[in-house]
Amino acid sequence: MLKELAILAQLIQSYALTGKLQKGKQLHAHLLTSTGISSTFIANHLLNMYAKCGDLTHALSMFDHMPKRNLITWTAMITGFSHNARFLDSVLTFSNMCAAGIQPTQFAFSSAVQATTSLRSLAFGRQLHSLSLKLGYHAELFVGSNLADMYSKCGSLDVACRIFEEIPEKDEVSWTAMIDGYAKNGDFHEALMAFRNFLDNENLVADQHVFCSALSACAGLKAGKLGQSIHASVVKSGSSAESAVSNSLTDMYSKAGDMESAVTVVNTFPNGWNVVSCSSLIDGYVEMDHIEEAINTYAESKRQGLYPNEFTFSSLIKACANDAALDQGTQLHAQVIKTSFILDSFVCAVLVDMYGKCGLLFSSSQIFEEIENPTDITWNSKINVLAQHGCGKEAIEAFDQMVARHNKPNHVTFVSLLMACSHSGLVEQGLQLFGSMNTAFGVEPRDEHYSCVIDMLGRAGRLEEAEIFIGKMPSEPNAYAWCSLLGACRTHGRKELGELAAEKLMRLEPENSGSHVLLSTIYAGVGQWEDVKAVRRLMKDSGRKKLPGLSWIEVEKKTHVFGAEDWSHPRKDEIYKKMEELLMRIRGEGYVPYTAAVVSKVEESEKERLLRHHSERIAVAFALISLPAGKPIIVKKNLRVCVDCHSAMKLIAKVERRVIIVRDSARFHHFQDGNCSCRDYW
DNA sequence: ATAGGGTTAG
Repeated sequence: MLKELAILAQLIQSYALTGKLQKGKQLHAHLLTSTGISSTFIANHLLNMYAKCGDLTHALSMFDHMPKRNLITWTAMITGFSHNARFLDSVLTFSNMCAAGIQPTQFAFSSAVQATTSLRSLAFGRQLHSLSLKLGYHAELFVGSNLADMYSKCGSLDVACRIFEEIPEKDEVSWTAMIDGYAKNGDFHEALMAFRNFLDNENLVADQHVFCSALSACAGLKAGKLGQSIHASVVKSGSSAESAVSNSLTDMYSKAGDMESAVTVVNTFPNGWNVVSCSSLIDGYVEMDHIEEAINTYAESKRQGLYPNEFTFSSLIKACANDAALDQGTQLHAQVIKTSFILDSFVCAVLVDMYGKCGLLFSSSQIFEEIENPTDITWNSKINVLAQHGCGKEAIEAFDQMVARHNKPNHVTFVSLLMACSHSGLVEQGLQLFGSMNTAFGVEPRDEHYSCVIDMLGRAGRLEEAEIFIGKMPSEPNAYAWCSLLGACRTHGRKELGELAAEKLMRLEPENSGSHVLLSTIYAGVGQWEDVKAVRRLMKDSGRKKLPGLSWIEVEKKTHVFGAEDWSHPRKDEIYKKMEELLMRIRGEGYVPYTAAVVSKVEESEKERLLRHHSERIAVAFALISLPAGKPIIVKKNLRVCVDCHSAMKLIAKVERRVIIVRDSARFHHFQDGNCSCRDYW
C-alpha cells in the first residue's frame, strides 16, 4: 500500500512539473470515485499540482476542504499564491499558518518574503525578517537572499547590504539581488563595484541574471566601453542567446548612444526582433532627437508583426512632446486609450507632459484628472508641467495634494517644485521646501537641488546669498550651478561676479558656447564693446560657434524646421510676403523694434533687419499661411525667444486673432489678445 | 512533497 502511494505521488508530481493540468484533473476525479484514498500525503501532492499549473481555484478548494493540513499543505498554498501573483493572500496565509500553531520553515519564509517584495511592503517584509531572526533562518542562503532582495527593492539598501553580508555562503542569486538593487536605486557605480567583487569569487560564475544587472548599471552610466567588455564576457559565457541578456545589451548600447551596436545586437536575434529591445532602440533614437529613425524602427517592428506596448508608446509620445507635435501626439493618445495602455502610470505621465509641452495646460490637467489612481510618477509629471508654465502657486498646491494622498515625493518632485518657485519668484517658499526635503520627506538634496536654489536666489536679485549657497554645495559645484549664477549676473548687470562664474563655467564645459554668449551680453549691457569683441574672438579662435537659433512647427503631421534668415522652405515667397504684411499690421498697433536686443555694434537699420527674421517669426508666418483658420499655433524653439520677438508675437496674436504658443529653452509663452502668459519676460 | 535573483519608461 505504501509503495502504491509513492508511485501515485510520483505520477502527480510529474504532472505538476510538466504542467499537465488535464491529466492531473482526470487522476484526481478517478481517485475521488475510487475508494479509500484520502491521505493528507496525496492531497498535498494534488494541491501542489493545481497550484503549479496555475489553477488556484482548485488548489484553494482542496485547501479549504482538507480535514488535516500539515506543514507541507500550508507551504504549498503560500507558494501557490505567491507564484500566481496573489501576493497579499500569500502573506495572509503565512500569518494564518503561524496562528494555526504551525512553525514555518525556510521554504515558507522564502515564498512569503517574495510576496512582500512584489507588494513592495516594507512593513510586512520587516515582520517576516524579525520572525526569521527569531527562528534562525535569516542568514540561510535562500531566505537571506530573498530578504536582501526585498530590502533593496523597497529602497533600503543599507539593510539589504547588512543581511547580504551575514549570508555565509553567498551564491549568484544573492549577488544579483545586491547588484540589481544598487542599479535600480540609481547607484550605478556601487552596482558595478559589487559586480567586480562578484567576479573575484572563483567558485562563482556569472550567469544571465548577473549579466543583466551589470549591464543595466552600465546603461545607467551610459558606459558603452565597459558595456562592450561585458558584452564580450557574455558571448564567452554563452548567455548571448538569452533574450533578457540581449535586451539588456540593446538597451545599454542605446542609452550609451551607440545605436550602430544596438542595431547589430537586435539583428542577430535568432527569432527576430522583440518588443523590449525594439522599444529600447526607439527610445535611444528619441533621446538623441533622431525622430525619423525612431519612426522607421517603429514601422519596421510592426512589419515584423510586433505589437507596441506601454514602453513603446511612452517613447513615441515623448518624441511628440519634444517636438511639440500635438497632432501626432493626440493620435497616439487615442491609440493608448484603445489598447488600454492608458492605465499605465508612465504612459499617463508622458501624456500629461506632452500636452503640457504643447502648451495646452488645460488638456494636460484634464488627462491628470481622468487618472484613477495617480502615482508618484504621474504627480511628478503634473507638478513639472505646472513648473514649466510658471504656475508656482499651483505647483505647490499640487504637491500638498500629492502628500495628502500619501504619495511619496522623490528627488524629481523637488527639482520641479524648486524650479516652479524660481520661475514664479516664490523665494521664501522655495527655501522652506528645500529645508524640508530631508527632514520631512527623507530626500537628500542633490546637486540639481542646490542649482535650483541658486537659480532662484539669482533671479530674485539676491546674488550675495546665491554666492554663499554655491559655496555650501556638498560636492564641487557643477556647470548648471555656475550657469544659473551667470544668467542672474546678466539679468542684474553684475559684471565681476559674472566674470568669475563664466571663468568657472568655461573650465567645466569648454565645449559649451553658452557661457561665452552670456558673458558677452553682460559686457554689451555695460557698454564694454572691446570686451564683447574679445570674448567673440576667443569663441571664434577656439572653434566654438554660437548655437544657431532654430524653431520647429508641426503642419499636417510633418515637422518643419526654420533657422534665422532661413529661406530654404519651398513656400519661402509666400512666407516672406506674409511676414512683410504682418510687420505693417503690427506697426499699426504700435510695434517698435527693440534694437537694444541685438548684441553687436551695427547700424540701427541692420539691427532691425536682424530681428525681423528670427526663426520663430518665420515659423509663425508659415503656420499662418498653412494651418486651418483658428487652429492654435505651437512653436518650439531651442534658444530663448528674444525680447523683440516677444513683443511682436503679442501683437501678431492680436491682429490675427490667434493663440500662439512658443516653448523656448526656458519657458512657455502663451500669446493671446496682445498679451503673454508669462508675468515677466525673464 | 514545500523555496530564490534578471531585460525597456517619468
